[in-house]
This record gives sequence, structure tokens and C-alpha cells, in this order.
Amino acid sequence: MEQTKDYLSSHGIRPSAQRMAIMDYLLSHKTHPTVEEIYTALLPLLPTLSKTTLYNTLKLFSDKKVALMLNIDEHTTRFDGDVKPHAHFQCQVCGRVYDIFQEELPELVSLYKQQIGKLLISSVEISYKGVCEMCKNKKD
Amino acid sequence: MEQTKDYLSSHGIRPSAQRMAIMDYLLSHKTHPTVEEIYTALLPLLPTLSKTTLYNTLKLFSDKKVALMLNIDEHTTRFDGDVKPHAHFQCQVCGRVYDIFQEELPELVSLYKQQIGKLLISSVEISYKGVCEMCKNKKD
DNA sequence: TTCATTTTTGTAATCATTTTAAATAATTCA
DNA sequence: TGAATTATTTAAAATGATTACAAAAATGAA
Repeated sequence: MEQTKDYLSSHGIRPSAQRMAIMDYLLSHKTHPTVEEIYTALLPLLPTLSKTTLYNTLKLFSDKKVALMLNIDEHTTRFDGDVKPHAHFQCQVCGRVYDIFQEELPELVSLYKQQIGKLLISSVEISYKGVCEMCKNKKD
Repeated sequence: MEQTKDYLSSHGIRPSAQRMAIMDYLLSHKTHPTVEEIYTALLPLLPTLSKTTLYNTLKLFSDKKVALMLNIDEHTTRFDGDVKPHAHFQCQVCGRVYDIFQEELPELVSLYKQQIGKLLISSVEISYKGVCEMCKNKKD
């Protein structure tokens, strides 16, 4: 996709085939995928893709602010191509990660983003845990 | 300490020597230590302590709500004996984790803790990243 | 083209965490 | 008490995510 190329370029990222495919994947899969999931999904498209490239690229995306690196899952890092301020929820039964867009959040984030005391804040991550609707209903 | 024994007992945790030592450590070291740090610190007191016991115990503490398991550090899990609602900040230069007690936070947490839509929320973790005062000053 | 730089790749190494099974300690109740 | 059951601790091995490294491939500039 041409717009992905421009999107990367405008953020100071040279748009290689691998990078575009990875960015496209993140933008079209709002599932907060793990490295493993992205790797498995892209292998048919990029048969020579290596895990190292994935790790390097996702780190680059995170540094350049075109992706979020999420620590909500204690077992593995997850990634999000949506960089608008929002929170996340992980279901402790099925492991799925959901987005939470609350009106108060962007406000809260911008409020704290500048400074708390003498600390220089650059990012905020808000993570909820519990049981999602699907799993809650199965329990009955 | 006798009060640690009661504290554990009142939370449904049988107070073994190992558990009391670990809880004591968490209550007296507000540094959000890693498993490795706790292990190294306690080895002189409990020469036979094993890492497995540490992992088991910290999991138990987290389940019984006498400790927080923090995912703020992407490399390793950190623990906090302070279970009052508060946020954390990790300095990306030195790695230290600081507590952030903001008036708005307990409110925010209790607000969201019950339910968001159809999700059943049981815990919230708010993590800031940036540069701490010490490291900020060193940079000049 | 040729040279230099960037990006990608595969392999091996590292390190936190989990699994497993045995050893030890504590508890129960006959 | 003391044998039997249960809970806890331990050490060693296995797992799995991530990083380090060095070579190969691709890209860009002169």
C-alpha cells in the first residue's frame, strides 16, 4: 500500500518491503499481536523473514512512535499500530487484549505526560485485567 | 517480625520462614525489586532458598493481594509490597522504578475497577516512562 | 560500476520463568 | 505419640522470549 510507504517515510523510517508488510499487518490487525503471531502471519508473504528483523523493526517502530510496545502480557510483548491514547484490557481467561477508549483517558494522559514533580514523562501505559464478556458468559 | 506473621495469616497465607522473610523484604524495600534482587538479598538469611520458592511465593502473594506484580519493566517482573492504589514511573536511563501517588488515581482506579462495558475488571496498572531527576541532571 | 551504508538474515547465546519430581517440613487424627 | 497425609521447599532440567553477532544482501551515492 502506497499510504503505508508515505506513513513510514513521514516518520523517518525508510520503507523497505519488510517494514511495509509489518506496518500493514499492525494497521490491519487490531489484535495486539505478539512477535510470534506477526511472524507466522507474514511468513507466506515474506518467506525469508527472520525473527531478528521483526524484533529490530518493532523496536524501530516503537522508537519512531508508529507503534506501541505493550507490557500488559506478562509472558510476551505485544504490539499496537494504533498510537492514539487509549488503555488496554487483558482477559485473564483467554488472554485476549481489548482496547479501551475512555473520554477521561486522553485528558489524564496529556495531564501527566509533561511532568510529575521532577520527572520527565514521555509515555503512559494503562492496563486493566479481569474477565472479558465471552469468558464471563462461558463460566455460567 | 510478629506483625508480618499476622499480616500473612490474615490474608490466608501460612507464615513459613521463607514467606515471612520475603514479605519482610518487600515491606522494607520500596524499590520494586526483581526476583534476582530479592534472591541475592535474602540468601545470607536463608542459605537454602531456591528461586522456585521465590517465584511460587511471589505468585501466591500476588494472588492473595499482599503484593503487586508489576509489568512496567520489559525485561523482568518487579514486585511491590505496597498494595495501596498508586502508579509507577520507570526511568529509561537508570531503570529505577518510582512510586507515583496522585490524588486522582485512586478515584480513577475505583471508577474503572468495577466494569467497563461488559468487561469485569479486577486490577489496574498505570505505568509512566521517561527520565528521572537524577538522570536528567546528569545529562547537562 | 564501485564504494559505503543500511537492512536483513540465520545461528548461537542469554536470561527469566516454568516444569518436574524428589526431599523436607508441618499437620492431622487414630 | 506417631504413622499417614498434605503443604512447602528444593535442585535440576526444560522452555521460550529476546538479544548478540557476524555474514550476506540490498540500497544509495559518487
